[in-house]
Amino acid sequence: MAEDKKEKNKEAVRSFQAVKGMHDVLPADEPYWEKIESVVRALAKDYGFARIEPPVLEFAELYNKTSGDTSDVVQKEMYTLKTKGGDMLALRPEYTPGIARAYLEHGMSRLPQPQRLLAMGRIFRHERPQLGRARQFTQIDLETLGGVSDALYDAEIIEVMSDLLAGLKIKNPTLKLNSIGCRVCRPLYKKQLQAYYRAHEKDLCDDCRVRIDANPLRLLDCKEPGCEKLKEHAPSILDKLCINCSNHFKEVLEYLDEVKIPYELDSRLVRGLDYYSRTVFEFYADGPEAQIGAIAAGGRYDYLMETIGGHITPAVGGASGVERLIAVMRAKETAPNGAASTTPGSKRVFLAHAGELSKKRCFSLLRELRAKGIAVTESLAKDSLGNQLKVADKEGIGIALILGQKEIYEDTVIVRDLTSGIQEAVPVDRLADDLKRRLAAK
RNA sequence: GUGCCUAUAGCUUAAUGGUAGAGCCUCGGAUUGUGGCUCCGAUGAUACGGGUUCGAUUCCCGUUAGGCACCCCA
Repeated sequence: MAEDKKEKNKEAVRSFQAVKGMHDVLPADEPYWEKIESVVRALAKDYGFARIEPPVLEFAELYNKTSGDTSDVVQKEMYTLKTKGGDMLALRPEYTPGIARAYLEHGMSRLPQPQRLLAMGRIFRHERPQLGRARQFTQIDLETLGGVSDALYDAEIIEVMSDLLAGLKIKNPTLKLNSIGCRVCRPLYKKQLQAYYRAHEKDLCDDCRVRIDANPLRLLDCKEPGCEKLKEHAPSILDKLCINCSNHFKEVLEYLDEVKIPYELDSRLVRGLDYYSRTVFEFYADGPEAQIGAIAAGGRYDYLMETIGGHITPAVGGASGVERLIAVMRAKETAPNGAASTTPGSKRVFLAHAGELSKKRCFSLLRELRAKGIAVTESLAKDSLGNQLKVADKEGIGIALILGQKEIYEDTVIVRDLTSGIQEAVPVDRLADDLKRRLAAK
């Protein structure tokens, strides 16, 4: 019988495992989330990014049209579902198209331009989980939409991302920068690149032979020794930019110099989404944590609105992965202060009863103290006073209150300083003020 | 999506083709109104399914999950 029950429990636990790549955010992670949220909120306020939160589900077609029919994110990694009404929907694999859609749908082009928007929420990609890579994850997304295609805004997005990392004490990140040109210069460059690689096709790896036609820009990203060698003499996009793109990129660099943000030019940097034009960037953590992958990335996408029925609308954006930021913070031990609980133990008091008869009065006293703004916890379900105080000690609480029959008759409460071990009886009507004074001193 | 590696209690781990051992944590106790230290006790594990075997946690296969390298990406 007992055996059967055990088996049943096992069975139940097994069937309710978390879905692959979907992770619980546990109380122990909370300080990191709180820290990130507060830094993001402060930056949004300082730079004037307003919060927008588009839905998690959109028509799948929105992403096909924008992120791209050739991108892995859409082709291989998007969660799609068919509704009972027959609509094809997708769990958002990124923020940008949804925000662009909202911008058009709500006529935000009639508001002062550009619109600076901020979103923070869950993103879904069906890929093989790894460290810093899950199927559900969280992005902080910044978008500057509308106005003119001014390099100032490219630099600003990069600047905010840089501030975000600095605010989280992620020091010396590497910023990689590139420009992938526009409709005018990119096709020309692609042709030159293809021509160059066709001439050396026999020295390429199998993947790269496919890439020549499928995604020539990716040829520059291959790590096979043979292909690596060919890269050295491959034409660089930075030499092939048209005059407008070249000037735009130069200005981005000048703005970054102006605010002293260091960067590395990387003419091999190509982004996996179809809609990018001109500036693209990626931030990597310093040291071994670079393996976690880009911790923030983005670029300009002046043509995106046009593909979903709007006019050409200059826009630039960037996103950062919250779980990756946390992974880096953990690895670098830049842990935020404070324990798992919202209020650290030193700022809380603990109420213990001395004997069953005072439990009920304790329950109402908790309420009275909380109403006066005092954070108070308890372990009233335990019967012995010793065990209750043991809990207080484990939670790192500095002040314990003890209430027994004697105190109820006298209308007092024992206030015990758990650090010094000194205690005194305080009249109930003076209790809240007394505690506030003690807590302020902690 | 491809390849490789891993899987023992909530955590860290030991061991073995013959009944799985510890530390930490949790819970309880050491004159029932006083915590931290100490002592005692309790709970709790071979991820799941199949095969080989008299016998498998150990060997083999599959599944699941995690990690790594690709692909790609935040």
